[in-house]
Amino acid sequence: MDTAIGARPGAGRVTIADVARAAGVSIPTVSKVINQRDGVAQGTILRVQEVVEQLGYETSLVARSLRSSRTGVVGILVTEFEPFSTELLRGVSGATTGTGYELLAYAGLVTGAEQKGWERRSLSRLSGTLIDGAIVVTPSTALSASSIPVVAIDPHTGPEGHATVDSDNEGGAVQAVEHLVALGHTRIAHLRGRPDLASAQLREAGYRRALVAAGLDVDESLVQDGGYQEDRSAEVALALLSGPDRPTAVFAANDSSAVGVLRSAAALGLRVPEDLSVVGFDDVPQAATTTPPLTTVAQPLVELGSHAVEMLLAMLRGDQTSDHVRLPTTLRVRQSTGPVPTPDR
Amino acid sequence: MDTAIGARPGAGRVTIADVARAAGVSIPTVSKVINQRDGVAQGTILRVQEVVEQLGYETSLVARSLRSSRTGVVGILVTEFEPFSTELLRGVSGATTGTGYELLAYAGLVTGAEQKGWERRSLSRLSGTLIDGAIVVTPSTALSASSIPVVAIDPHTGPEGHATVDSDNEGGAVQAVEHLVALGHTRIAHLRGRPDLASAQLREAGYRRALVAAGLDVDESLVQDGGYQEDRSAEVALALLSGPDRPTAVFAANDSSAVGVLRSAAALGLRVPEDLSVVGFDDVPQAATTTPPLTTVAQPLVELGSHAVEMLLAMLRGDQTSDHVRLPTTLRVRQSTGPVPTPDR
DNA sequence: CTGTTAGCGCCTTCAA
DNA sequence: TTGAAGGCGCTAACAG
Repeated sequence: MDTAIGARPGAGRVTIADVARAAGVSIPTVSKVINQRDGVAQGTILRVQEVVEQLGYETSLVARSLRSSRTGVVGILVTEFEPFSTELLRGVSGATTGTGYELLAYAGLVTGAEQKGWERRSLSRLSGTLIDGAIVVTPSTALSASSIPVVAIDPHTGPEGHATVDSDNEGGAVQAVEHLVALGHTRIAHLRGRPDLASAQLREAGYRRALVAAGLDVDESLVQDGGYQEDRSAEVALALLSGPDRPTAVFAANDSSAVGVLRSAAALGLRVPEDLSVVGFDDVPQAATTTPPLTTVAQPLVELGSHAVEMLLAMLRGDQTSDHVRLPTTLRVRQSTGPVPTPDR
Repeated sequence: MDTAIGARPGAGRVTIADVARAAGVSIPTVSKVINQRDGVAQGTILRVQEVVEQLGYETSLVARSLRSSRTGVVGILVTEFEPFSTELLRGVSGATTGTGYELLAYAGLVTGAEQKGWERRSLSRLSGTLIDGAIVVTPSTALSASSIPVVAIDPHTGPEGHATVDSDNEGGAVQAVEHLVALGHTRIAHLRGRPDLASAQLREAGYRRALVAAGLDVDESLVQDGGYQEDRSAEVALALLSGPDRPTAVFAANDSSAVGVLRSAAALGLRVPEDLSVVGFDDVPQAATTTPPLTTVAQPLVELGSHAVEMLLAMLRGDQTSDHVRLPTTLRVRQSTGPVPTPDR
């Protein structure tokens, strides 16, 4: 089925050279046909196209990238694929469909100490070449001097040198705490998120603001670090809930942390919400599958992703675009929160 | 088009040549230091490393890929990022973490007619160069002669030329239908999935087998195509449920289809589960967030992804590995199914 | 209209 | 121990 000439069965990729040889033309001619540039005879075009079809040739993204600056691919960079980033991914995917761009999601998958600066590394690895623009999720540092347009979702704290998409973190936190206060809770703990992210700081600020507004003191011993991580939060919660004067409610900085709290509560024999109320943040789909289903502050994750794409595409077109978008949050009351328990004694 | 202004050379990527110049050595020397090959003086190594650090140099994935065959990146290819593929992605991500590989998820984002063969195209674009191995999700065709190791999740029907991971589709379908039969349903419709996928065929086979086993006839008018798609399924369901002798239960080939059915049922004023029972397949996290929460056949999606990675990594190591893994499915009963309604008349 | 020449950024001989 | 030369697959300028 292959023309006898270069196409050994089982050999690697078919390259543009294979096509050129089989079609009896030069390599640049094939390139022109493929990229639909004019200056090629109709007959040649047809012959080349036929060979391309027959050999199943497809241009190498890599080689093309190296040569020409535009690739028609946008990238989204994440540390790993977990519920938060995959929800964003859905939004990004939906908004990119039909734009002519393809989508490349890249996970550095680094752990521990190397984590810091992962996005700069990944961006360097891919930019200038593979992707035309990038969306970076929860960057651990500001990515000011990048060679390609960049939009950050849930950005780093500090000065922003680039476009940014986030949601009303502080307002969401206030809603969460007000909800708990309305249920009669006064000892409300907070598990902080990643300290380098603006979202975590704003959620803590909202927590404090709502407590003060309700005339409650902030007990600093009830404010602990969960790092947005389930395991870490579970550990911290274990200590927090084993103490003598334990909180009756926990506002976790995200859903993962809340799941950690739920786990520790279960381990300690505390019933949720009878003995302990728990509120999360994000409203990842998994929040509805916990036992009990989690009350949480919903971020419009899919919209966050699609807005980021729209901004990025505008930047790629060279259009003017706002460099900051903030979307609203809403409290989603499920079954992990209830009235403050009556004291045991 | 590039923006005319931002493209000044100084602002672009830092290349190996920049490092070499700054360190006062030649390019190959820098290359050796970076790739930790020996044959470089200790002093030179340190100097180069310092410059690398200082300039924030990171080797271009693209350029390296083009030259050397190994990249340390595995790819997962999907048509788009939706709940099914993102759950797999989570599994893939988790299993890849700590292996030293990075993860590249690629979505062709093609629609309509071009869809067919997307994976061959994407694979060609990336393989031989960018990625060392690939996981392909729901391929629309057999990918026999690929130049890199490939594992398919939820494969195409027909002869398999490569490793494959799937779950017990037929058994799951049987469980779903048995559940409905046990509730007293006799008019059970089925919305088929993508006809090119083995999973869809097996789910239909299971549906038919369970009906026959229960002594029920298969009413062919109740078997319709949903294509695994929500919108398509909603349309079909609308017709199906508007008819005179409508089914009292629907077994949808996946959760997306089931959501479509739920939508149409709501539009028709049918209560679920009082008037109509609905069962899905997959147990995507979103299945718990529907109204009412969806009874569905759970596939271990995360495990499917992690098994695929393990097989792929084994292949990359050159180890012997089984070329087929099948995982069990379990019925997850939520609130979209109930006893057969008493006739209206 | 077509082919030749030159790289893109990097890595790999091989010679100095 | 270091550097010069060549080439991965492709595309952009030019030359024929």
